[in-house]
Amino acid sequence: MQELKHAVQAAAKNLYGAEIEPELSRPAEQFGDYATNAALQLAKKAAKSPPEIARALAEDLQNQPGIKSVKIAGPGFINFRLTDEALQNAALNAVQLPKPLNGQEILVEFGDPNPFKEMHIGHLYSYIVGDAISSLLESNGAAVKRLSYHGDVGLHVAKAIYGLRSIQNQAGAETIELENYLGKAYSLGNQKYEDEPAAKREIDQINAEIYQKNNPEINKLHEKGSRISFEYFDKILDLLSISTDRRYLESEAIEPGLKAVKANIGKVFQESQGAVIYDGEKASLHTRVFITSKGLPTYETKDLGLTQLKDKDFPKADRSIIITANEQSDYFKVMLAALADIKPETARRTNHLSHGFVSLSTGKMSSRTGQVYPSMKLLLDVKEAVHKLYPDSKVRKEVTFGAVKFGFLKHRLGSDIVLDVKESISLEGQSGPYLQYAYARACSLLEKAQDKDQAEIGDLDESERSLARKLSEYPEVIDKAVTELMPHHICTYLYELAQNFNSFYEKSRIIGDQREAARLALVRAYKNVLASGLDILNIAAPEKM
RNA sequence: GCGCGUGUAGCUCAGCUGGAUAGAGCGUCGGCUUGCGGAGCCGAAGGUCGUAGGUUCAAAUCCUGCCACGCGUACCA
Repeated sequence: MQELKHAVQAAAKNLYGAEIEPELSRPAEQFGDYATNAALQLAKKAAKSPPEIARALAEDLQNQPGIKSVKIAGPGFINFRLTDEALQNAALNAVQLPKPLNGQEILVEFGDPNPFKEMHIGHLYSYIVGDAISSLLESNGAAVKRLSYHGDVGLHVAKAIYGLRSIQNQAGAETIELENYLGKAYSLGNQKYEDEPAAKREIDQINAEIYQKNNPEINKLHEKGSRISFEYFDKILDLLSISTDRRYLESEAIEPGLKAVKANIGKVFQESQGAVIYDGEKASLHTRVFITSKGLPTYETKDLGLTQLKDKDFPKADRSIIITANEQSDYFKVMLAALADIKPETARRTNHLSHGFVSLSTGKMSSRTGQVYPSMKLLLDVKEAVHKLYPDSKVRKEVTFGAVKFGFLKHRLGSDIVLDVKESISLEGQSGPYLQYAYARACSLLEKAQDKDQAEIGDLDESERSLARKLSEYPEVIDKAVTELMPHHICTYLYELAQNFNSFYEKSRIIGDQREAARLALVRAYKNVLASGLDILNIAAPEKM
């Protein structure tokens, strides 16, 4: 539809000598297929009334190819109606997405659960969103590397190891299943750290030993705990069909991070009260500690080190996107400001993108006190609900993960989401299973239909036209989602599309009707668009349910 | 205190680079058997878009004040 936009632009220049950037929008269906507010924009410059300008523009634009009618409405909108043929063409080719990101390599970091701690639904959200954004970029031609980063060192690990040791001693067994105890061990260690000075000293000692790797007992617990944590994460990711290309550990980011910070003391960083800090005040940011007064690197330094590792592994990357919860937004501004002083070109291509908190309608969760909703528990809960409703279904797995993923992805990125486990991850209405069901119906229709020669398509009736119009919007929606890095646009669109299709399906007989060929062509296009959209969201599209 | 974010129907949310009567889902109420899958479709009720101002031909959308909530604010991540 670039042609139409340019035509409007040209007409404005012709008639009024004005350079404008006209908006070409999708108005409510009753008004037409496209609309522009160019006349309203021009009113001031041309010193004429909007309707007058609109009339002049409309006359000029009447003979554009593919345009059936141009009408003026309201305060001066110009509404375009496409010919059925043009609309049909757009609908039938909607899945052919342009590839503006061809040749680009993009790094996307997301997920980032820490070993020794529970992987809760906040991590699940991050994984699902990050994966969707990755495949969204891939749909536009980019070569995406999915990355994750995990805190395998630091105080939280020391707390967990302390807790593990106490639990093991209590049980007097070496065969404890760590997977079940890691979360408990962490909250036990955390509580002792707060309450008992002796325990605090011991945990601090463990923390130092983790860095120095000089205590065989600690090393062993650390190695075992890490391994079990990652096996557990893998189990969850496997269920979600999400994979990562490279998993970075905090311990490997220490050295490059410290090196970068130490080399820039006095230039980028200052010493203050025994610590090395970045003075963010000058850029109206927070001041943050990079190396503690005990000489240990903080998260800041390690994250700086991580950027160096990514640079080394992917020297040709065009963009690097880091996705985290929005509690880290201010922190990332400081980290990226420091990076900009050290390696401006890396900072320039790096963006931080944040999503909101996942909270439960039943109350707040906190990993410190052990009040978390584990990812695995959510998956099992939804699985159980699906099982109960559809005990005979052969695609319960697809429905379960479709429900979970869509449940998260339909929200606009950025604000907090409240999860009512009973309702939010729903199986009807605005949900993943609704789309899957609509898809299965289309598949079943196409299976029953005989292959026919491509007959005359002819004029579209009302519901055919409505479906065709919706289908034709697909590339525009993907483009918007990519530009804004907002996968929820796809969810909104696919839902509206499926709704439109279901309505068409109720109204129109397809097989055996005079218009069978034309309708089947639309059903086929619909099936392809739905499959494409669900694929971007990494939601399975079973042909039978 | 300061900074960032959020506030739209009973609940969960779209809409926010200003535009035509504010949209969905859930829940509530009422319909749809013979025609391709009822996990569906059609309809009804339900809104001072937190609040008070401002800018504009036009504000849920932009600006300012206030209120409420969330997050951040030097050695956690």
